[in-house]
Amino acid sequence: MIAVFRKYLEEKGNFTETELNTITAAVAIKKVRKRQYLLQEGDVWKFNAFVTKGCLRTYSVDEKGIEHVLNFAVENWWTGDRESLQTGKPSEYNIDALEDSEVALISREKYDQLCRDIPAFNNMVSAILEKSFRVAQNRIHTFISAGAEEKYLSFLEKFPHLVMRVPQSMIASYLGITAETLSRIRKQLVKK
Amino acid sequence: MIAVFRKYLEEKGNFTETELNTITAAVAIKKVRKRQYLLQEGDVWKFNAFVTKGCLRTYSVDEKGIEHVLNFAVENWWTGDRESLQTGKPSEYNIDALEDSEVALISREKYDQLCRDIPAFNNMVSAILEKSFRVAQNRIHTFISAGAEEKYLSFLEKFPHLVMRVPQSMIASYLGITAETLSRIRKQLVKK
DNA sequence: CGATTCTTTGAAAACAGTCAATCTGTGTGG
DNA sequence: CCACACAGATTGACTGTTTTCAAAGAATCG
Repeated sequence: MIAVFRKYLEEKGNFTETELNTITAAVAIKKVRKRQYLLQEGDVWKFNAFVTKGCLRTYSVDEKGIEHVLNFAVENWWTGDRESLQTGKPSEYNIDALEDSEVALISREKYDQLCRDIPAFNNMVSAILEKSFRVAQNRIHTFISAGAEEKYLSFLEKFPHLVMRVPQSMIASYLGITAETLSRIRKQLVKK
Repeated sequence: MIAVFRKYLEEKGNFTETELNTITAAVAIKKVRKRQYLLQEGDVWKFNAFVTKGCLRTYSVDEKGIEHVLNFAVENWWTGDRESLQTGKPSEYNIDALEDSEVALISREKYDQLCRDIPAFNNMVSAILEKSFRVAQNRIHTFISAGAEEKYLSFLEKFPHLVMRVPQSMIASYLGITAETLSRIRKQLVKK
């Protein structure tokens, strides 16, 4: 499955054969079975994780025991907890697999080293971060401006492939609404 | 007011005197009077803007004419529209000044050049982006997990200086609630 | 199958939004 | 210095949306 990562690199950056080898040599492939944790609340996250197979979610659990899904990650997406990685503090999030999955892990040290040694890698990383930020801003914009139905429609547009793949209740959570509300919204939408 | 920017650079990165001069030479100071636009919807944004004085907001206007505040920016913060800057598409946002303000503008070209020529600048930029992303993620987390009151309290904690500085109605908008609701929440809070 | 997980539905309650009116403080021009 | 205008904040009554809780119905997997 490292091939998936290699292909991603070839598409995203301009790497020489040697560089590609250096980068892929820096990753450790890890299998994460369905329901298994990649990260648990309280642990310190020390990697960058690239998903080569499957689907994972990042979520927190509040005082009432309710789960709040912050992110999904499928093939060719990055995941992890940047907050914990950067600050060295225990994570407030859990990451677990919604399907049998596989991730490519790069330790912080190797990642930094790659950034220093391979300019193209550094550029790629910046571009990814930039994109991630813009995606986050757009998501915030829908939170401040859109109602529940509109948020769902926007989710459908942006992530049609996720709709069939993750439980509705988690999509609801991702949108900041309850599973019941989402169910009702879908019912309304069918009528049209 | 360029001194503010220079001081920021000295604190954030490890620059030589020459580098500092190169960077500060690349910026154009622009005054923006209260109520004046720095960016208008439909225009393409072509800069990175660092606020040296005053306070600005980024907002959109929906079909009903309601304004939605995406961001505030005061001294030592960056602002602009990364989406428009990156894609070259017309911006969906307006940025205007809430007070008489001053910003340091760096064009995309000069910015890229600085990134290429001065590694320390590139590093600083990455760090800022990284931080911005984390802030955005945290904001998303409060949107999916917190009610109106909790969101306001969290705003108070994170931006106590902004509370006295920007109209309540805009804070409400930033939190994704109406001005009336915020007013009632504040009334409730006083009782405690 | 049988067990588990996920979704749907209903009714009541909590929450937030809307609209219109009033109040408050600030600044301006006469 | 006052009166007035204006923007922002507050309040009340009402409407609408979303949550909550509980139960029943699919769907999925071993």
